[in-house]
Amino acid sequence: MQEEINDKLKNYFSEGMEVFLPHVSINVVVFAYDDFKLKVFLKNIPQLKSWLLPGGHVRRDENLEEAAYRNLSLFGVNNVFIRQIKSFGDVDRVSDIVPTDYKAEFAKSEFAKWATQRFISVVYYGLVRFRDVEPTTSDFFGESTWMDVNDLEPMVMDHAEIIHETKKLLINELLTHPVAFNLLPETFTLNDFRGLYEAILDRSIDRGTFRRKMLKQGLVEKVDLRKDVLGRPAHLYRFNKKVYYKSLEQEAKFGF
Amino acid sequence: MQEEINDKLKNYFSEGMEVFLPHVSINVVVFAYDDFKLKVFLKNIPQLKSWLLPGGHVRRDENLEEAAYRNLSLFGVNNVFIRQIKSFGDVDRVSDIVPTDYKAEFAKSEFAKWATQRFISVVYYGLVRFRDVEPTTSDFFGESTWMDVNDLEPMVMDHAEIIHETKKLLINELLTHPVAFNLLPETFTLNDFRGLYEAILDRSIDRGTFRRKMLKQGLVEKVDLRKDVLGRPAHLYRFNKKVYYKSLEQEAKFGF
DNA sequence: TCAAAAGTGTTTCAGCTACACCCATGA
DNA sequence: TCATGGGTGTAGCTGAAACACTTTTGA
Repeated sequence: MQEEINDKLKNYFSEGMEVFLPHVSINVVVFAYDDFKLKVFLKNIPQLKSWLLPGGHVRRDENLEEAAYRNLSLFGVNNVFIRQIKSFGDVDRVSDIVPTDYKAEFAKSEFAKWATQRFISVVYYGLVRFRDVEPTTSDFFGESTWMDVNDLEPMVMDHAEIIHETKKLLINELLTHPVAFNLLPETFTLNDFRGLYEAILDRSIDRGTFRRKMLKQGLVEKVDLRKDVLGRPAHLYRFNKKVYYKSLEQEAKFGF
Repeated sequence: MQEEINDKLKNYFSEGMEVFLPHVSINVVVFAYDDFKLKVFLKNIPQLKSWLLPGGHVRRDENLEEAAYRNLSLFGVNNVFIRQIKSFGDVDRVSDIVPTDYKAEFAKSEFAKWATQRFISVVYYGLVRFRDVEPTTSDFFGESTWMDVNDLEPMVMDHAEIIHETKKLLINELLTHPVAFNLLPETFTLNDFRGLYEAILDRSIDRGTFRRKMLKQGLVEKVDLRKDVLGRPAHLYRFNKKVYYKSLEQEAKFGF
């Protein structure tokens, strides 16, 4: 069992040294929205207690963005909207990445050296619909899970810092570009939408004000179906792609 | 002469393969403001007709930001405010970087291969005071110059695209954080300041509105000296560092 | 008919815009 | 005293915030 995992890792890395660029990796901070909370997608590797961001190496023949998509799909994350944030490359950021149990055997091997050398990680943020991702567990890739962004368990290396910085940048993104719709299902009520913003900004937003603002933008259009829950049923809306793409290009307003 | 340059390059690269990380480079898009125009600092390398961004490789023992500062100072750019933007790493972005005249001799050498392999460039923007930088010419590093950002000569590789994208990001920066003061001399009039914003945003801004907004922020404080030019002399102002650092941390406002 | 949640109307306030007017200086 | 630019006052518009009010449904 342990043998088998070791073999898999050995293959991965020995092949990796040919196929992948050294010193360069990608990571994606994948966000989703569920139960009025903002979640991050995390994984671990077997034998390693703390958590890490999904990501991996970059093939010599693929672009950075392609590497991000490819690695995410390994963890069952598809249909994801990604945007590059920045890169993290301090000299000493690779430290505890090799699981303790492996160290004894692997410490002297070529691929352990390769994997623990200095890496510049190009970081993306990702937005997915919560229901589109099913966290899984595998011998090789370990366990994956959603975690509340405000309540993270211990993270490997500088990943906690990366999440923290990325969240700050995401907030700015959401305030200037209406990328939020990548976090919502196909159709949604305006209250769902508002709840998302409240979760991200961590404050309440007036119902009427939010409603009027969104409708005025034309960003959202009525589908005219209704929900079957308690109280007066809400209209369902979906995003207007055209208005969305247009507003993606707009620059910020003047006013510090 | 040509021999000498070749030797220098040869040393640079042969040492470089030991000292520098492969596949990772940094570039900085350095902006300055002069004559009501936004300028970019560019260089060429001898024998190469088109222009490129200042930058270079990353030492194995230095952080990315340190590499940016070190490389800039090689070109006489000091006292510069920098911030990381993002990274550019498409597979085919390194293409025409080796000067044609060198190709014949160097094509088969180790360091030519090293230098023309795929590089992920971590890009920063930089802001300096125009008067603080004196473009120079040297045999090894070539010629450097300021160029109007709206009127660029042909650039090497993807550098034109990098400048273009960086400028867009810079505009957003300037609209949300008052980093502009890094482009102005120690003291300045409010009209200088306004001119800077007009140059960057490429539109006119009402004098009164701009004035009131800046003064209200408390970002700027009167030094009470005066200019000796035609017409009524203006007050000179300088930045209030405290208010500046505070506003750097603020997040954007709600309102798409 | 009542509770629950959706949706609307309206007042208030702050801030930006535009533009006119006044002020200080040197020639 | 006039040209040149610095500095101020203000009316009007826009849009956010707050909160009360109305509507629609299921039980």
